[in-house]
Amino acid sequence: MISSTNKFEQLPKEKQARIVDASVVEFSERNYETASMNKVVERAGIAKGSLFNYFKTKSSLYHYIYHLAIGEVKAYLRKVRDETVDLPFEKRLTKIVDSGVQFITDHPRLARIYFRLIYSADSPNRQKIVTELQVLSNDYLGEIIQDAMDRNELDPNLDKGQAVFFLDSILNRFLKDYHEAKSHGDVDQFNRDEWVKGITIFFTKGLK
Amino acid sequence: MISSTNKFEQLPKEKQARIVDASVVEFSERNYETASMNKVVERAGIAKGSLFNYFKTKSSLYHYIYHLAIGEVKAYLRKVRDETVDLPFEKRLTKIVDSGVQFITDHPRLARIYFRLIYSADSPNRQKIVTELQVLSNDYLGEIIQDAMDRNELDPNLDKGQAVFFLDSILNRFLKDYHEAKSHGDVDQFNRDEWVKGITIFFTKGLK
DNA sequence: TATAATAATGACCAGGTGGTCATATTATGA
DNA sequence: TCATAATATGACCACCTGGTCATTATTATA
Repeated sequence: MISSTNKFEQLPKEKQARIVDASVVEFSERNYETASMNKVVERAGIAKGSLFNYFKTKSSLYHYIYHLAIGEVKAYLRKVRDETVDLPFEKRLTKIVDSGVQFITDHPRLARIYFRLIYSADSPNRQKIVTELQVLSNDYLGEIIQDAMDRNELDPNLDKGQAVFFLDSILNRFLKDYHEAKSHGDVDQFNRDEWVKGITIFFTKGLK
Repeated sequence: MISSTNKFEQLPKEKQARIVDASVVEFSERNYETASMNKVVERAGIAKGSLFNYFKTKSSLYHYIYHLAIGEVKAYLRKVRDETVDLPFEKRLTKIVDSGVQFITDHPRLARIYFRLIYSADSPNRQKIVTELQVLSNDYLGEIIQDAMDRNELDPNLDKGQAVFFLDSILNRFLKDYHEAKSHGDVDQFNRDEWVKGITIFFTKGLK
């Protein structure tokens, strides 16, 4: 079966990039329903008919773009997971938070799309996507926590599901607030190192 | 100065209620930008011109409605705070979570408006509102935590700001997930008592 | 170069939006 | 009862939306 992005992927890379960039800007600045295809074509410098030739619907363009964002997030997570397998839980957690901060710095717009997806309720297929991300997060943090339990760095009798939930809540909230502060220019209200330290201490002392 | 809701408040209570109900439904089901004034008047059974006579703009109607939601939330929080001043931190926390769950059960639509406000980025004056709520939460949870520190139930050397942040993150996330699960009908995935217990244990053992 | 195939274009469509305002209805008071 | 003031009404406005498609421009083939 031919995907709706097939025609798009035949395009010259430069044109693809223009369209992706324009879409990322639009979907990061407005939510799904208010994001405008007219604005996308305007910014990308192509005709409206062309865009609807590459992507049959607004929904399919959005699908393509948020997959891109999630893919990028996943890459960061995988990288930091693999680079820290041998570190103790505390150090590992620090690196994970750092990596999140780094992602936000490197890809603020993708981060915004990601947070929109998680926290707002208006994207198409929202429930399916959120469930997917939940599973991803569970697997990812679950692995980190399991490792720590195996090494007796965390109480081996922990309710792993709950521990993952707590960790996920705090990490996501911290990164979201950090992202928001950063995009409003007052990033200094977060002394990053202090917070990273605080989070790790909270969890190590807290669950031990 | 005469507020834009002045004319509205002169109306017969019954008519006010119809308009408030219709607005609450609309703003709970759609986000600010996609909520429709046409739908509101239709549901309330009044003419469009009338609604714009009572509220000069969509934004001022929204303002009125979310203040209502926040007011209700505050009332619940105040109540549980005052009723639990003498209880130990653990019991107190349990009651707070319970009260949140109760609010969601009693006012699911107001809860939705509240969560929309916190988690989505598209309401007018969003930044101001969110800052206000942040302050509210800081005062509220800050007081609870300070009490516990004073009684040596929590480590008196805690960074209170961080402790509040952690607590706020987890409480909000739990209630949001609970609310979502409930409105999708699969509330049973949350064994409420178990979670309430888990959260309190996590914090008491964690911060002590 | 002539022809066929492919890709790009933007005027156009139906349907929605927040908001307005001349007109119709109702309430008030003498 | 009649005149005046207050309120309710919905047709209407300009503007925007996602999406379409006949026409035009470009490219590939011969």
